[in-house]
Amino acid sequence: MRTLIKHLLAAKEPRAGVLVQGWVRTRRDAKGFSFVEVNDGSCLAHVQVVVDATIPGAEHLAEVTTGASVSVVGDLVPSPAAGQQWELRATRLELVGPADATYPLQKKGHSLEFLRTIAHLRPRSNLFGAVFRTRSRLAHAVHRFFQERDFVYVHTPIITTSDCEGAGEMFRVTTLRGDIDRAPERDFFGRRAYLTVSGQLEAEALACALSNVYTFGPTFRAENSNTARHAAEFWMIEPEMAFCDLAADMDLAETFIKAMARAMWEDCAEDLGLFEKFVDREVRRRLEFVVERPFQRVPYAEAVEILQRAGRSFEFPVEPGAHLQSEHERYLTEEHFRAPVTVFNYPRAIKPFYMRLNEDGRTVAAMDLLVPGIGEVIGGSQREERLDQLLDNLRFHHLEPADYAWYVDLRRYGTVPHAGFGLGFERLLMFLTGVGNIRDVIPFARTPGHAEF
RNA sequence: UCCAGAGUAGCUCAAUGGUAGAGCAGCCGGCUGUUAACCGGCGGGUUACAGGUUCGAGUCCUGUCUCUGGAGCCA
Repeated sequence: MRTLIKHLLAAKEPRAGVLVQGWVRTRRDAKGFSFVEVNDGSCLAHVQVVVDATIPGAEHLAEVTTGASVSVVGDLVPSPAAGQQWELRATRLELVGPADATYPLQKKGHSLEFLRTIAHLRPRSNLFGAVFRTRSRLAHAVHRFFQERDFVYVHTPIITTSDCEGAGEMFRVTTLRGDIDRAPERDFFGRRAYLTVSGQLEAEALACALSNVYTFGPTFRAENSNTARHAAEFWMIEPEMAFCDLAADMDLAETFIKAMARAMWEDCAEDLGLFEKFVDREVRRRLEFVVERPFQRVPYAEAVEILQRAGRSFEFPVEPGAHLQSEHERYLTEEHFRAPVTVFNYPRAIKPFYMRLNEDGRTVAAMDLLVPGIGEVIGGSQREERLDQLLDNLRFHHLEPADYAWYVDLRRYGTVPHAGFGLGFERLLMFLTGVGNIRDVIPFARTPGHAEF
């Protein structure tokens, strides 16, 4: 039976007759035998396989090159040389699949740009193996966080017919041919359909029945955004809580970020070492910062005053009532507070219709959680639960109430105060690993002009 | 979409307007319980594409394409 290398290297004592299967990273030949480094993706480390030229299968050693797949039976023994605790003394070698000289991954380092052009092979590099293992473990940590707190994992639709969620350009889904706008009633769903840009509205419906829920699934934006932080297809995490106000929402967001930083620390220790060494020397310090520093909270109006008093010129001037620019957000968290900051109570006009109007009639119960190095990682709000006020909000934003009939219904029948937030899983990964480009935390990224894999 | 920068060997990069080079990878040989092994040799190019200036263009100009960084939109 196959033993994964992560388990093999954690062995406390020698083991005879183990089976290792994986991909060759490099081979070094010596007189009468060879060293073959094998990696199976179970961990960052390779196992050094010592292949004597006389064992069965050794006649194929010339083809055991970087990239080839092999199956090795051997004995795990202490390594007599420095560099590794254990090595596998092979008794039988099988070349499963050769990789000829055209195999594009070399032993030396490659640029991230080049690796993106071979997205199907880059998981075999140290960096991308580490990124995708981390992605898996953090996805698990997300579920663990909410499940431990009795949140119900809900699956909101990927295909939606509501084209007015206000979260960005949408991808059209259709089975029509030719002019798809001529007779949308003849389309598959009897109307225009799109890929979802957010599961929030549906999550609110489920929260108003199951109390605390969360979504964690794919989301799509057809924006022509060409930046290191945007993808057309990404995964979003959206908790929604009934009988909950903005303060409790902010509490949860801060607890969540701290928990994710701790999960990175505890569950991804080996890969974190690689990120720290080759990707971002500050990444470990940033995790400490998030886990240990108390989070700050500041109302939007006060944040604007802080920025105006900052005594420095921003590329974009600070305008009361306008969106905070990324440089403003980063100043607040990195320089002024030197801590993660939650900004709340934003002007009504710059936030969506579903956010709850505050008593002042000018601001809404919205919050953004800002962290150093990234800026906003979480955006959330208390939702408008008052029927009349929600209808007023729709009018205020020039939206048609009829388009939101079922959503408005939630306020008509047993409405409750409720709140939630959303965050992009990939942005979280970028923050926790230090990887600077969203295209490098997604195995096969979709960005404008790119879906070739 | 806007602004800036960059496209040279399979990869990473050099090359005052004057004969396109190195390291790595590959191939051949050597050495060695090796550690992104090491040593010697060999092959490897329509300098992104199209036009222009010039005696002469990888280098200067124009256009196109692609990529990267920043911005906007946002998560």
